[in-house]
Amino acid sequence: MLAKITEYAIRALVFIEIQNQQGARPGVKDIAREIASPEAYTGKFMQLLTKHGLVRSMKGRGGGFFFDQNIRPLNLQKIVLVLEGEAYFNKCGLGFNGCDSHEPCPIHKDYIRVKQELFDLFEKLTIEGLANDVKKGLAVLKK
Amino acid sequence: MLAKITEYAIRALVFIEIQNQQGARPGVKDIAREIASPEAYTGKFMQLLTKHGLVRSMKGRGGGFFFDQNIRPLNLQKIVLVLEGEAYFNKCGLGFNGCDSHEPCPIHKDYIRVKQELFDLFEKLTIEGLANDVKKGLAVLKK
DNA sequence: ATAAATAAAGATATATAGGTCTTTTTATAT
DNA sequence: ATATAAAAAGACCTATATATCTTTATTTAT
Ligand code: SF4
Ligand code: SF4
Repeated sequence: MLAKITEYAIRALVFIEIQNQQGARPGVKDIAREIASPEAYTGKFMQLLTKHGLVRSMKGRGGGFFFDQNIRPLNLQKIVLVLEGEAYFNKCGLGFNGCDSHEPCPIHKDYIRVKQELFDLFEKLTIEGLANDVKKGLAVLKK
Repeated sequence: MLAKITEYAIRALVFIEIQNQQGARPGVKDIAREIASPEAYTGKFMQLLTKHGLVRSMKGRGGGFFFDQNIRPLNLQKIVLVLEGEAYFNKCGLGFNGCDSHEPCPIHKDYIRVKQELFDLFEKLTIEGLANDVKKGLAVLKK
């Protein structure tokens, strides 16, 4: 449903949000530990998130990751778009090329509805909101 | 959303259903042409479908693929289960190992709902039904 | 029986996703 | 200024999904 890298990214960003609220800027090591992701790989995908402006980073002693305030609200849609490409929301169903409703694939009618709900959901869910759930103990970042 | 092989499989089976209803047993070549899939690869995944009992085959002159009547109704759930594994329906959200609602990941609450709808949809959609849509011109198998 | 048609099997190739390791650059505390 | 801590960059490695090609086994028409 979501690529592994996207799963990691969401959890990482939620953790950063929580830490930021407490005035801390977690580094790659902290993140990897907290979300149970491979450390080296964590560096790689954090680099990607930074390059795409989803989060910011500071090198050097005392550095780490943090949010630029003007990216808010940071919803999952933005993250999925960067990591999975817009094909995730456009291309669907049976994988035709030029998908339109004029010559739909056999599953179009019902499928498009579920797809739309997922789209709406990813728009509604924000890193800030998810972080709140975790802080309130309603959700966890690793198992 | 669905692996490419699953997309191919669904379209192939819908085509076979239509042909069967007209008393024909299409072969790999016909299928590949009709659903716009690579011919050699089509042989491979048809082999897989046959091995898992989703469809039957006859070798030799006049052979081809056809349905055993006692697999009906053949819904998409069965197909997805074979090709993507049951993880497709179980494992979800942020990819935790032991997923339960006691210690949910941050997106659990809303995500599980969409997931369930998809599950229900795949149960409702059958090869027979989809074939009907195609026959009525409400859907097409390739573009 | 033989030839033709066809799926099955298996070996191989290619692309993409996922992951690791090493080196370089940058920032800051001292 | 220097040492240290941290992210960035880039070269690799590995596994999986996707795809192709060649050969073999099976069925049926003749
Ligand atoms: S569901 Fe609709 S948009 Fe998606 S592949 Fe099928 S026809 Fe195209
Ligand atoms: S949505 Fe629920 S079941 Fe799915 S990964 Fe999150 S906690 Fe687990």
